[in-house]
Amino acid sequence: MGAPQPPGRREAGSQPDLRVARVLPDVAALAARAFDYLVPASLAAEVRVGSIVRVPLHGRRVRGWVVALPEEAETGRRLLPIAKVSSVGPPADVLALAEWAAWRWAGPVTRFLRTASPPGAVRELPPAAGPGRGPPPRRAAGHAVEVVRAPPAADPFPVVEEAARGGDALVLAPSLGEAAMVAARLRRAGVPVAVAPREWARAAAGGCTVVGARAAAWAPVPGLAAVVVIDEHDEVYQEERAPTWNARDVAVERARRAGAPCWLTSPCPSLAALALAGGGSVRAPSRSDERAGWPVLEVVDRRDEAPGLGLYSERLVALLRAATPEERVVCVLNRKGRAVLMACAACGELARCERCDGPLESGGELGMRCRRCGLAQPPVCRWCGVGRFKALRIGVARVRDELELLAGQAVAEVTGDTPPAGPGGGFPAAAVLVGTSAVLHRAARAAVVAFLDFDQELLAPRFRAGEEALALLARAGRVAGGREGRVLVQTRAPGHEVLDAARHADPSRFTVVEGARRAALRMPPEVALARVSGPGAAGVVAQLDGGQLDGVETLGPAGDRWLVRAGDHRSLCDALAAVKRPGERVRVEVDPLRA
DNA sequence: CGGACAAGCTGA
DNA sequence: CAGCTTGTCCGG
Repeated sequence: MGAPQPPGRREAGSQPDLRVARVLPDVAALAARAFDYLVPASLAAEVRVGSIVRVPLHGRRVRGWVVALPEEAETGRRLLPIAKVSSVGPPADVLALAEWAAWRWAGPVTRFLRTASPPGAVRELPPAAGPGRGPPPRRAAGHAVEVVRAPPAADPFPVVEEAARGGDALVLAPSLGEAAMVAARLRRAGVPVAVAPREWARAAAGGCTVVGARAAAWAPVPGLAAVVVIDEHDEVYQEERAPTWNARDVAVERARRAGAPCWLTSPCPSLAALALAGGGSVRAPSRSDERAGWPVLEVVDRRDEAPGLGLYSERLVALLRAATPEERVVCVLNRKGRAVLMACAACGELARCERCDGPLESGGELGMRCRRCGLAQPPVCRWCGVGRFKALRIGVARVRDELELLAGQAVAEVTGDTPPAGPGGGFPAAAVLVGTSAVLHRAARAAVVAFLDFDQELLAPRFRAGEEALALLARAGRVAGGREGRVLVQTRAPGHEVLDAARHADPSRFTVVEGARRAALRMPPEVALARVSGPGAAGVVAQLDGGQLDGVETLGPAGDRWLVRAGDHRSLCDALAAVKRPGERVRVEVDPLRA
């Protein structure tokens, strides 16, 4: 090509308003490659960094984000014009945060930009909701993150109010329902509020505190003055699919970048949160306040129980018999593994293998698979030909029958399909309920929460089992209403530090022991972990092993999964970012909850 | 991702 | 050899 004259270059005197925009198309296969476009003069006023645009790309129109407004184009080729500005998009600080998250969780930046974008097109922003008080003076470095420990029955709202008093805050709650309640209370207190993602435009306009669930970590908050994450230990803050970003970690980084204080509230602070707060910065309640907010813990040592009693100790039976609709008993039993048996939804016949007659489970290439011989087969009943099956929860169903006999009154099973207790109705009225730990999210209140087999939680083969077990006890404590209620735990490990912590209403009794154990085992938060799996995983691991990276080691494989371990996230994420992704699929989970 | 284009396959 | 499928390449 002769005499290259990049059309993107701005020359003195020639169309000074014809600018260049660098656009990141929302096309996964492009692996976050940005392209330069011309900004037509008619769109110049609307195009900003973050704007959501439609651009021609290879013969079609695709959505994308303006990620920069460079002085001149990167290439000498002829630039195409932006076709349309579809919507106001994430502000520049959120864009930068998305780039950081793409590094931190080894994922495509477009995934984060999608979460950060308004749910529908926003043509222009409404007027600001309030004066926009702007960020307060920065706090001393190193004290930006504070863990606020408050027992299960305590109300975290005062922390939210304290944060919102200092300026426009970002408040995250585990669910949209809880976020809506916090928002309503803030409004009653006279604080302008936007609920994300519904009121994205209102949030972007500024002058209000923004409240939402996980995705609200990406909401626009101009003049961010404080960040609060309620119940930071809750696993719902972490995205299950890769990239496995965690809203708590995003919120902490956001606060750091804004120079704003960040409060992480929890009855049982995660080791990750304690590490983020730098070890020392924990605001703990007085001993008596904390004690008042945890339930009375009763531990039944199953080793002392008469053999043959199974899951039903004398103490449990006594509580069951005393249960009334006002003084409910909620029994929790987490079954091992997944659905036990499948039965035809039409004729009720058990689904059995066409080769060996073994029981079928859902999964496999054709939809169902033999649990005994592994043969894949279609989900069609061999007896009546109907293709619909239901899972028989043999475990809980049988336990329900037996509890009913022992209690001498009706026992209702609560599953994920049971509507939550509340004005909607449909929640069982029985004095005794039984279900998996989902029952703790559905039942509003109970006098007693009984864990029939807590060893499944305490001794689960996962490095975070202890944290999860303590979180369950805290959850139970909330359902039981703190000191008003009691939590019964049947276990063969009554001396476990999780039970010790709950008994003394002092979660540090657990975190101190657990932290030392993690350090000894070289597990998070002492180190940073990632799990790599999928057909291309071996190639990725080979590159990491061959790269002579300081302090990065790979462990495995276990099945088709490897672990990558490094001293901290900087070396882990730098190493992962340097890997060339092979053609085959690779799943990278940074900070896996289960490893 | 999805359009463009080339190479490969098929049948009259 | 037209007309179709399948595979590979690449985007401003």
